[in-house]
Amino acid sequence: MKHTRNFYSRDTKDVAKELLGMVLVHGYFSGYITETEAYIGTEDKASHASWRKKETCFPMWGPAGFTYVYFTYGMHHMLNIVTEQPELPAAVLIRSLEPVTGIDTMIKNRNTENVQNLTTGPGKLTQALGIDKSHNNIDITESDLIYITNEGALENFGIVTATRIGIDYAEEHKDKFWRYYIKDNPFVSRT
DNA sequence: AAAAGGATCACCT
DNA sequence: GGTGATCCTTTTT
Repeated sequence: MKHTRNFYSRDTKDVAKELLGMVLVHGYFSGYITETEAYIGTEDKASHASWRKKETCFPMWGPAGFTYVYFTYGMHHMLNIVTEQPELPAAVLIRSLEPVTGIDTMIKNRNTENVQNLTTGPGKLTQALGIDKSHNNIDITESDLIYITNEGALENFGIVTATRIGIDYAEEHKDKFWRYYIKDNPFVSRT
């Protein structure tokens, strides 16, 4: 079943870890979540909430269980799930998936037949699943278009804790071990 | 090693 | 209203 808002309204690192192995669904696309990162509060200089204007990253300041999709590097969308209470802006970045359904269309969207190259990176998976800014601020506890479920989820896997990627500017927060991925799963962006 | 390319922001005029 | 710098990346050299 889909997670309730209570599931997402908790400590971001716990949510990030527990989302591993869960099934992300978008239309007829679905995949196991294999890699996540936590972004927590205005003190975390890697988080948009610390340096972007509130109205630009407003979903992070709202209730948990909503998407926050943004665009960067002139070509990539990133998919985040908002966590914690509204007063605390925080989110989990979905970094990698293991494709389950809709693989034929993912191959078209990504223009590669290498299944291990379809969704193993935050920009790759949004391209493969056709996620863009129109998917910003959607309530995934209510939506039937995009949601996360534990039905058919992976079980009995190890979790590796690591530092986050691509945030060298984040000063004292750049070495936080806030990235999580499934041990021995080949569908992760980096090990 | 670096280009690709759009959105955003701080700062200027 | 314009400029320059930056970015939670990917791809190709």
